[in-house]
Amino acid sequence: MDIRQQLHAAIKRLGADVPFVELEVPRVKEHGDLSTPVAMTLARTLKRPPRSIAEEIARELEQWQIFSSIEVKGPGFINFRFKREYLVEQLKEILTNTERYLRPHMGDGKRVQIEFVSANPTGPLHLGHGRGAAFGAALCNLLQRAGFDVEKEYYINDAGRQVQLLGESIYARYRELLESEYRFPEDGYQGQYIYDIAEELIKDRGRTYLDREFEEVKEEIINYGVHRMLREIEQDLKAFGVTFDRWQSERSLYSEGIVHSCLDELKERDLLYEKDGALWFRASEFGDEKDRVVIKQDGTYTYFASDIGYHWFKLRRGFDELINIWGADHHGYIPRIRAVLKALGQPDEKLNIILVQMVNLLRGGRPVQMSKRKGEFVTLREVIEEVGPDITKFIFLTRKADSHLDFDIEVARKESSENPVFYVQYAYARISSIFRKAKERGAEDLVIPGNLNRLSEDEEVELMKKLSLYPLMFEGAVRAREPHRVTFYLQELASLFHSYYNRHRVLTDDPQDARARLSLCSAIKRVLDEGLSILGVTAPEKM
RNA sequence: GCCCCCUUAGCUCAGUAGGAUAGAGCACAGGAUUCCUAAUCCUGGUGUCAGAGGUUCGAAUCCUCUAGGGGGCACCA
Repeated sequence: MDIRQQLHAAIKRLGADVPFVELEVPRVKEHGDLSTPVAMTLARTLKRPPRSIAEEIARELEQWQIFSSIEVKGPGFINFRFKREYLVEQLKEILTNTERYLRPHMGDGKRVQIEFVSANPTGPLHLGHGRGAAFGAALCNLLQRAGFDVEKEYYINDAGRQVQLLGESIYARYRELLESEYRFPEDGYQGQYIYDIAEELIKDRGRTYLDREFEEVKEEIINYGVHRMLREIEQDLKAFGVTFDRWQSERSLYSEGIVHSCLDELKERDLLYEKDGALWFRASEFGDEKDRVVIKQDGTYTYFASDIGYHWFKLRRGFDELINIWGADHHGYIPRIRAVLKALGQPDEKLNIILVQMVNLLRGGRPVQMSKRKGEFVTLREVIEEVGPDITKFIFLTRKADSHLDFDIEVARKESSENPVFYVQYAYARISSIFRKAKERGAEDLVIPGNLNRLSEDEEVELMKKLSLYPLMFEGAVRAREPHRVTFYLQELASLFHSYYNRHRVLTDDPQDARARLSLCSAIKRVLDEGLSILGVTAPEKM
């Protein structure tokens, strides 16, 4: 938003330096359309009373003709009110330069890698993964629109004990199905899906594994299970509308020598040492609470070793920023991963770890009991099938990532006003319907941007203001990496539209008015469409 | 035991980089449709921002302590 730039310039002319000009929409109408407390921030460094600074800034901006008033109020707020002509100009911009207007460039082509979901290929995705998926995908959409070069990656934990257990579990069920009774591994995966995989295995490979011990065939069975699980995970994500650019296998980090090269480099830099027959990383020198084992006494690698290698590999691929979206239960790993990047000489800001909180699944207000170990859990697929992807995503994105979320299936599936998705989608469908009607009446030419100056009803002015604030909201969401701001904005915009719709007719008898109003609707429609597409939610022409 | 996150209206949550008089939705009550979709709109009222200190021109927001809820501690993954 160039108001910020103008303020920046004005402040510079005062001889002050300011890193960021805060702009906010005042809660109270009397405080104008837009406001900045920047003079108060400057008061400290300039050692001058904030009100006099504010007045000076206000004077600087008066030459710029877009405000109907600039007032200095309270301890030193500068409050702006837009001229209607300016709002009309903005509206015209949305209609003629839609993309440039709605997608302000902030990224400068900076390369960002976003790693998310990354669920172990040992079971189906559950609802918590769905939240991570919805969030990650929305964040990607957001950053892409801001001009970042984004890569979406799924990290596959296909090495180590968990997939070993998957293999053992499948093998056990395989024998059980063919011979009855077979000892099941203690921490094995007990879900029904393991039986399903075992049955497929029987169908595909017959009884060939019966006369061989697990150790002999484990490679094959693990591979079979992992591939099978990954296929399912990918399908579930696709059904949810989430796709990835890359699937990075943990195992290939070893087979391609990435972990080795990385450890070599760390060794050269004296960041590793041997103790008690194990190899340690000096994490404690870089902010972690203690050093961490990389290679165990028995010569095998820890999970942390692959993680180091993975992040090292990401850096080598030349990204400017790495975003890791993790379940909140992983927060304990943050210091050690940060330690790795610090040890490799990377600035702190390069790695951005976003925690997505757990989802509490409810049904009719009562919690649904789940246990991954016992294999009792509600899968993402089940929820998508029962509730639908749009609703599910939208609900996930009505909260910021780092807050607990109650997801009530019963409430979510209701087609009622308890469900905010419909509210926004309905606004879109209503506008679409108006355009259909306009066409029916042979008034297609009405869609040509008409004399927008006719837009002078209170509701129209409010709508234009809201539309003109989209870029400000967008920039905030991008900067904070918070897609949920888009969700809230859309609800507010939809609300203004519904009010407008109920009070005024768009297709009035006066063709000039109708034309102007259709133009306004067209802009609203575009913004709704844009916002919904960031969230990954469809914009229906009809409901 | 140690560490991290959360606590805002009856419920679910926003609160934008410390800013002005604390905001939605739901629920509850009443009303609106000769006309573009009533999945809509309009009118009603709520707060010890968990509690106590502190930082400052100014705190829901930052710091310390306390309470409650969740999560995490490994040569597991």
